Amino acid sequence: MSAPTPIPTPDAPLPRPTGPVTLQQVAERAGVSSATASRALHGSSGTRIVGEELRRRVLDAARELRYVSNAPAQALARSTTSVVGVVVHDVADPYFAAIAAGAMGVAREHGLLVMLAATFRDPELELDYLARLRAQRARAVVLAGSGFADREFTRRLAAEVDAYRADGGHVVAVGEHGIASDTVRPANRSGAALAVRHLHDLGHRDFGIVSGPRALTTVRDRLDGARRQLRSLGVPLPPAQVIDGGFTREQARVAARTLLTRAPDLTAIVVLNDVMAAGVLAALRDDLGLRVPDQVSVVGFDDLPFAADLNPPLTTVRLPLADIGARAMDMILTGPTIEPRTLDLDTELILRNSTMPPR
Amino acid sequence: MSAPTPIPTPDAPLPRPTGPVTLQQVAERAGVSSATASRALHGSSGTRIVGEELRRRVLDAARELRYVSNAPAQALARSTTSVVGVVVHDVADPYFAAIAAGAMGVAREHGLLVMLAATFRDPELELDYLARLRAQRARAVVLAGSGFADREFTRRLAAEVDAYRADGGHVVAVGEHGIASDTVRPANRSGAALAVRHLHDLGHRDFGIVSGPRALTTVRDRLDGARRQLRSLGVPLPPAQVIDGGFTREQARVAARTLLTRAPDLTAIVVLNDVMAAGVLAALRDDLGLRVPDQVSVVGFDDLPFAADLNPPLTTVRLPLADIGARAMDMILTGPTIEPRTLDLDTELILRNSTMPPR
DNA sequence: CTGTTAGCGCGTTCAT
DNA sequence: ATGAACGCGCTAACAG
Repeated sequence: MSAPTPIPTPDAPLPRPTGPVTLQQVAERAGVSSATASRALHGSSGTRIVGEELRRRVLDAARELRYVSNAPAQALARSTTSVVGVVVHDVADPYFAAIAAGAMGVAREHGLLVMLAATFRDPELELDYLARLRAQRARAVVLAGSGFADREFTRRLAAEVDAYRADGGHVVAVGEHGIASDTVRPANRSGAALAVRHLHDLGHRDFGIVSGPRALTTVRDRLDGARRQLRSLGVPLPPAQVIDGGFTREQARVAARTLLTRAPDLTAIVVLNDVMAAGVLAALRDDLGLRVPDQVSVVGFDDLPFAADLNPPLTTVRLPLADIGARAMDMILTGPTIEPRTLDLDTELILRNSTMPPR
Repeated sequence: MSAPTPIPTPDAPLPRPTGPVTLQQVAERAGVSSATASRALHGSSGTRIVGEELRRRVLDAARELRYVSNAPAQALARSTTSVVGVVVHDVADPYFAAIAAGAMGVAREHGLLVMLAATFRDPELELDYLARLRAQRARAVVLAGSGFADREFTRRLAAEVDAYRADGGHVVAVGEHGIASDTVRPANRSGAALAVRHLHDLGHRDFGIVSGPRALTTVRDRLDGARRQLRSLGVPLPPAQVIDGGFTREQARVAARTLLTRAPDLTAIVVLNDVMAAGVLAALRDDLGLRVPDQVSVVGFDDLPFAADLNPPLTTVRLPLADIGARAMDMILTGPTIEPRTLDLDTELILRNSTMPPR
């Protein structure tokens, strides 16, 4: 600043090797103060308090310079950002892809940028990302992955969430996470019950369940829903007929083989998600030579886009995935309320061709 | 600051209503200057120049206060961030979900946060997001959506990319975008040729193609690859036998019906992606009552996870989707080079059960 | 309506 | 090895 600035050519062409264009440069080019430039570009608070003429000059200068504001600087000054975080287990999983898509749709309607974090089911990573999102001053975060049924982890999660809240952050959870927060709650229990009831109505009395890691609250809820319904129907469910399918197609395929080996008389299988159902169908059809639904009926969960294309088309419990994401984002936008809100999203049984009465 | 501060209790407990904890507060609690606190927490440049004792005190204070640095402030001071952008057409599309997952995997290995933007195939939105990512000072962005074959758009894209580069940004493209940049190039042309050759080897001579919006370079390349191969094989392809399937399952289903109406003698169909192939299979099987592969052979493209579960299992051209994303992110990490680099990723024909010799 | 002046929280010289 | 002081780019008071 003390060095004599080179004589500025009036109406100098675009500055060159200066790195990112700053508001200051836009202001100079427009011949106004940076404050005015700022106001012209962002309308400050309330009314548009910049004169028509100056306003135009600023806008022109900004366009000519291809100016975009420095978001970090803006965030620092305003102490707020327009980014939200969405944390999922795995984007490649259609279940999360659908939720994320729903969330991103409304995010963009409101000019929000989303940071997507995938934990690959590692609780440690979830905590980690939450902290980083807090560091980023993300306005809010959607915890879209399943919760973990683990005391110690839940305690740490709550602590991190509290810290985030103390900083003005807002978190909305999808499903049970053991923390008090706005939450969008898919009807996992009643959905599973729906599946069981359908099969029971068809006449099935010998059930198998392909489950997932018990540590996930989603699994726990669905399993619990199925169990309760079975019990209230007076149908026994031997422990050997509940098997962990690992929440992946391949593991579920193996699990299904094991299940059928242990209980060859099974006539109905409830699979706790569609991804695994694909594996189960493959096992039944290609590994075991069992016809579905003639010999074994199968019901899935989620109604992922490919469910209708499976062989046979899968009867499954539909979850409004995109809605879950969208509603979660809505809750973010309507800001944190005094009391945590809960939105229950219902399931629907989609009848296709993987179920029929037992022989 | 002029008001007499309340007598501070020595070793005061955690400060309460102060909003986010600042480095300054950590420093005070540790009894050091903010400079030292900063160095202790980030090892500054070069050697770790903080004394063991002070270092410990700072780290303890930070932990007790649950301090996380203010990323925007850090970004402003360092004028660099650890966020990268990934722009796709639609996360719910398994093709993009897979690419994004691949990219996110390596991003996290390197401590990068990713901002995911979905354009829903709106070129305008692509430009928009690019500018916003530039504003965010994202280190780099992966343009993962297909390019658009449109002169005017390409010009504007190039301008935006140039501006981003001038700001120190780095862009890597997946596929052809008409801009000079590092690019990961899936073998769309030769992949489509592979599909055609396979069908031709089987004895097919009457082809149909379910294509997509011509404006997408991905479509253009795949279509071109198929056409060339057909031509070099001396097999005619009447214009009526190339139909736009809109890149969605439902539109493709409709398109397939139309196609078969126009050309009932078709024995082989090349579908330019697996999502559409699912629709084509449904049309053939459920709407038209045609058996695949007995009456009509079908080859898809991408080898999405569900391809093996379709009815019948889909023979398709595999693209290493996760790799595409991962390698793109790698290119970001190895920084921009003098000359733009190009990485060609090859396809592979995956034989399943949707093809056989014509009757 | 517009310009001036202070920070926002952090990294980074430059002294010490 | 540590601290003081300045600046990153922008918004928000506060004057005119």
